[in-house]
Amino acid sequence: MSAVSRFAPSPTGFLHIGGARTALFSYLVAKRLNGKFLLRIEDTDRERSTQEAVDAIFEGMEWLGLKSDFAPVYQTQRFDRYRQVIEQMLADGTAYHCYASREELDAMRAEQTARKEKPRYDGRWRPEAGKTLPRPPAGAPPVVRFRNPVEGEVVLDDLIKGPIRFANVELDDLIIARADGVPTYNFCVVVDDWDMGITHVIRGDDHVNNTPRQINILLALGATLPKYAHVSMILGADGAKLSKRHGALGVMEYRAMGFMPEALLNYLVRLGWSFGDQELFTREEMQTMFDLSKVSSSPARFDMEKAYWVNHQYLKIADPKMIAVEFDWHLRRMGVDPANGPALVDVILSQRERCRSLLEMAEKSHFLYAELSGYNDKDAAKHFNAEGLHVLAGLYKTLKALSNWNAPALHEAVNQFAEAEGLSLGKVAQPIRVAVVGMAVSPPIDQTLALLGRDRTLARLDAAVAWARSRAAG
RNA sequence: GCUCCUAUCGUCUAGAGGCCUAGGACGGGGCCCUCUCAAGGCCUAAACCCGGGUUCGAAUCCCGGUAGGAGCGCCA
Repeated sequence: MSAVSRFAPSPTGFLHIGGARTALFSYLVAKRLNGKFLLRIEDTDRERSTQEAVDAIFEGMEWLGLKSDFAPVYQTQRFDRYRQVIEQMLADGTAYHCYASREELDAMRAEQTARKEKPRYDGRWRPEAGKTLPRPPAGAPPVVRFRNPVEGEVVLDDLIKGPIRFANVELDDLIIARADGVPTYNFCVVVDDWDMGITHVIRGDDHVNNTPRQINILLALGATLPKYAHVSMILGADGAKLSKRHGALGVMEYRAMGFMPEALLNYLVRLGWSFGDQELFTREEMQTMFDLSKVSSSPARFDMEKAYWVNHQYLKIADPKMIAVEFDWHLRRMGVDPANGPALVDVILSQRERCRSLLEMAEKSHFLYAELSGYNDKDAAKHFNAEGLHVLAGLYKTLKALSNWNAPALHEAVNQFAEAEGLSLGKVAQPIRVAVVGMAVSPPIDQTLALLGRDRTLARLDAAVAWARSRAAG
């Protein structure tokens, strides 16, 4: 039997970081076993599910490169199948009708809670040999409950957490179909996993308590049990649970912050998992090395600093052409036309080691694609002094006469100028930087000027001198 | 309240009874390099939740605390 894993989000919001990690783990397990990965949309809650959320999940998954091997499955399209299984269970006696009203159940739970007991269904409509059931009330459609075993225990041999035992007496008869006939979550999951031949159920560990119920239903159905792995959740930097109100970000927001998808994946795979001292993994390495049994069962905090570090490592080593795709996206996003300046790949080569994110890279490269909006006050004050202006004016002439406009030639020209003037390279490079970049930070001056091009460089040198003089005069 | 899960540097982790004087990485501190910012190199501070056992020996096994977390719906 070949492995099939799935990622089964409910479309009530964007793909958040914890979901992305769960999806990644699930994906890696399938790939490692040469199996298939499936995306299933759990949209039985029609109140909360939205098409926007479905789209957002697809968008996130696509950006991360976690492709489903099958067409996505929607639970709302499988109601006929669920009904069929429920009918069968009713016929088999593994499920039964329950006519208890909501009010009745609420009262029951209130009493149990008052007695400091765990609230659970007391089995009042559960058929039992020799037991007389109440007469069904007229006009009140029943729900369907699963007839959970009352004895013995369920042992869940979790791939991450190890064996976990649940006594059946702790479990009650859960509702598998509502009064209106719509099946419930725990039941749909079971039927889906069964029908789709899921061999590995990898999900958040908020589902461990659902698992024994699901196992019992699977057993009642005569299905083969999948293996389970419950992944701990991701906490915020402060150790608190991530929520909409508290720092939970969608995967696409990490794109906006300037992450490479591969880098985010790499950071995520290392959160709770390790392989010796290795920090960086290619997608292929993740697929061959990832091992659920080595995943930590305790929750981990999301550390933005380390995530940026991983991202930086990718920016430094990845194929510039790959980076260019994201870089282009960021430049356009800040209203810059990437065609109005040097080739993206050349800029990436010059900027990659000094940028932790693509957003930072785009910001630091803005000057190459658009006119300067002004000078940094401090930098201008410091470098546009008499000596600086002398340098700018002198360099203007030197560079204007330069026949080859490329980094080596510029390097040579600037060095010679500095030497001739008896100035350190810093005294020469900094005023130029402020003049052409607008601030005192940029790649090496020769590269900066080469990227900027002759016309823009000369124009900015000229403009800086004029600006500084008019300022001094005014 | 009940059931279940978790607990090593600030953070992610290594650690499967002696290899632990607890290792690596991020972040921090310092030095070197240097035209800026970076990058890089070297050095450095920093942890086994507490208490009992078991054992010649425990971060590792057991028990009990404590502290976090999850679940207990005609939500998913």
